[in-house]
Amino acid sequence: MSNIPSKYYVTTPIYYVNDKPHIGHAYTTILADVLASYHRLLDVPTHFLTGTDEHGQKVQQAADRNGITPQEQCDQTVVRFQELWKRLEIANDDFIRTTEPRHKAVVQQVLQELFDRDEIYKAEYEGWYCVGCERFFAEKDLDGGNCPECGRPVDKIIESNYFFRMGKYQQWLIDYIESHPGFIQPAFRANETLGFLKNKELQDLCVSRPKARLAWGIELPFDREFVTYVWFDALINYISAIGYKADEERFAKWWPCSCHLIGKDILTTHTVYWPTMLQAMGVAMPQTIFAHGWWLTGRTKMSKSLGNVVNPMEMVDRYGVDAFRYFLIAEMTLGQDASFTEEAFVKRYNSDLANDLGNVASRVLSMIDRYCGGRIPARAAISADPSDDAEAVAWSAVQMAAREMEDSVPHMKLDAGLAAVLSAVRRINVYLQERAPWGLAKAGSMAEVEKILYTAAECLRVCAGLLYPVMPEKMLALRAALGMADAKPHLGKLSEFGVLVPGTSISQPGALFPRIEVEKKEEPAPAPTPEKKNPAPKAGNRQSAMENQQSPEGLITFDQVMNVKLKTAVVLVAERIEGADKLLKLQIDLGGEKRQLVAGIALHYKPEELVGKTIVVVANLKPARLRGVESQGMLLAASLGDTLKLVTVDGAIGPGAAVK
RNA sequence: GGCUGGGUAGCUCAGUUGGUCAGAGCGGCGGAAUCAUAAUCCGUAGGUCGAGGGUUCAAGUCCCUCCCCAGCCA
Repeated sequence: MSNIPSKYYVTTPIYYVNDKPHIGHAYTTILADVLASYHRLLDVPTHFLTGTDEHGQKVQQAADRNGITPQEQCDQTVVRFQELWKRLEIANDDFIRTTEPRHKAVVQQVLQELFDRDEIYKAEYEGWYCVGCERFFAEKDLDGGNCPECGRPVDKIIESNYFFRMGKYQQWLIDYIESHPGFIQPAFRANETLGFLKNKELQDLCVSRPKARLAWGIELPFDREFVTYVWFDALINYISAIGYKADEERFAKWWPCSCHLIGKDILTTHTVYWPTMLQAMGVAMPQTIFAHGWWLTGRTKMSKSLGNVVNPMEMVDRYGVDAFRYFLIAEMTLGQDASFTEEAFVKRYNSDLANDLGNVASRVLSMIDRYCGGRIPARAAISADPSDDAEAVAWSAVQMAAREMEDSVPHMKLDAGLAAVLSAVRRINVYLQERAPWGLAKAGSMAEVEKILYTAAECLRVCAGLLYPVMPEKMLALRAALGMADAKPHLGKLSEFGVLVPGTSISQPGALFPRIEVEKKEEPAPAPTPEKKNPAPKAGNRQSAMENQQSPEGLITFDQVMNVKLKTAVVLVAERIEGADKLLKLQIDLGGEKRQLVAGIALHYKPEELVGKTIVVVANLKPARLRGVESQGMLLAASLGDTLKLVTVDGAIGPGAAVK
């Protein structure tokens, strides 16, 4: 409870519209969302801003290529971000586009004021210009005559431009950073900034581009021949979006910003340009500029041995948004780089979400169902002293996790906070094991059973609340299963025991996080030759390995049967696949999870016959591509000669039911 | 080359101001249990805390040197 702020304003960088959204964008935005959500959980007034940067050369070039106006180009591409944020359950309060009038007007006012006060001046400038990077470089910075950033050739340009007197703030900025630890985080990033501020002279910043060279930008109010340099334009979004120069009351409510989240690649613009700009404007500094690390994917040394070159965004489709968010937040120590591999993802998913959290939820709910008639049992009394009994121990463990989670937020240690919550989840499992309500039920001690299950349910309720900012959808589902009618958790309620109302009906949501079955490890590879591009086990190898395990009679073990996960699914959509006369493409509901199957049944079933049918599918089959269409599983059908009939179930049962 | 941060159990890493700090999770192994998603629980794994030197009654924890890695800068 130590340092709850009176308000919280968090931003992501505005993303360049022409970029294709990738894990870096997703991570920053999810992180901001989680931080915002935790503050809302604490009842702190919260404002979460993201948006897009829409001016600049590349937009113009793309528009020219497509034969449309730059604005049309932006309008078309901005949706890629907006839709992704929707998909990732991002609850931003505002989305600013730099082409919006509310932004442009503010940029122009700022420019005019700075110009009037001689903070901006006109000068002739000679330099080497890189079209790709839209940047000037001094002669000495060139890399063999080419752009030091991208290596492409540069052009020598002499032109007039407008400059912001950034250089005169050099000493001020050094002093400010040194006297405000925490202004730039992590601390070593502050050192990096200080490093070059102290070692070289800070130049003035060119804030204009002649229209002759680049027309797509915000026109300088005092010279119509120029547009504004994109960074100068872009940074101002942080204040234009909250009413600077337009709605001073609103601006005062949110500024100064609590936290500008950025990637480490844009440290300089945010720790040098932006603070000096604000200082020149006479606007207060943001509290924190936090630079996080990068997600390393693809050809890193970690992944080559397992061939885990996956597109992280595919994990969203395959395993769900909440699990994806959880992984990103739990796996990255803020500030450091982190590595994304499917192996790590699956490991963490299975151990934390499936085995610990999902399983304990399943245990508690099913026991309440079985032993308490599906209703929250009588409210147990609980001792405040952990040394008293197992109930108090479990509850205090959960409360400790709540405090650690809360404490991790201002310190930007969400990974540690999540670890604390998961530790509490494991503690619930221990508690159940210790008290063994199933044994007490057999002995007829129903009062004890109720006390245990009520306590466990309360503990679970708190954990669900603590994890809600990271996994909003699944945790809401868990709360609903516990019979909690109110949608969103509040921290005040989380520290209170006895919130669940006895007698409330609970529900069985099914597996919250279905376990991801991983293929059994192969025996040491027969040929330790250098890894091929795709070292995934060949189907043939796997089959022979299977056969080796079989008994001479061709019998298989129970374990081998259990390796195949069969589930019911409902067909949502069925359609033919172009150029394939036997294949149908099906969209199925696997119980809270949508998947696409390709099935060779087109000769036997018309697409429209299939919609709505409940079928049985192998849920843990490695995805494959048939005719270029991905198939995430396989349906079962019986066939004899020319006859083929789908396997279905005898009566109504929902999708996602285990078949065994 | 300079600066900064790191090198701790098979893997990923925690370890405040020097004194139960030699730990957690995952994996491996053994056992228990059966409410649960073959999930859970208990026990166990003998790591010179990068190398060498130093300060101290006491050092992953401070100082020096060296090796290796990463980032920033030149």
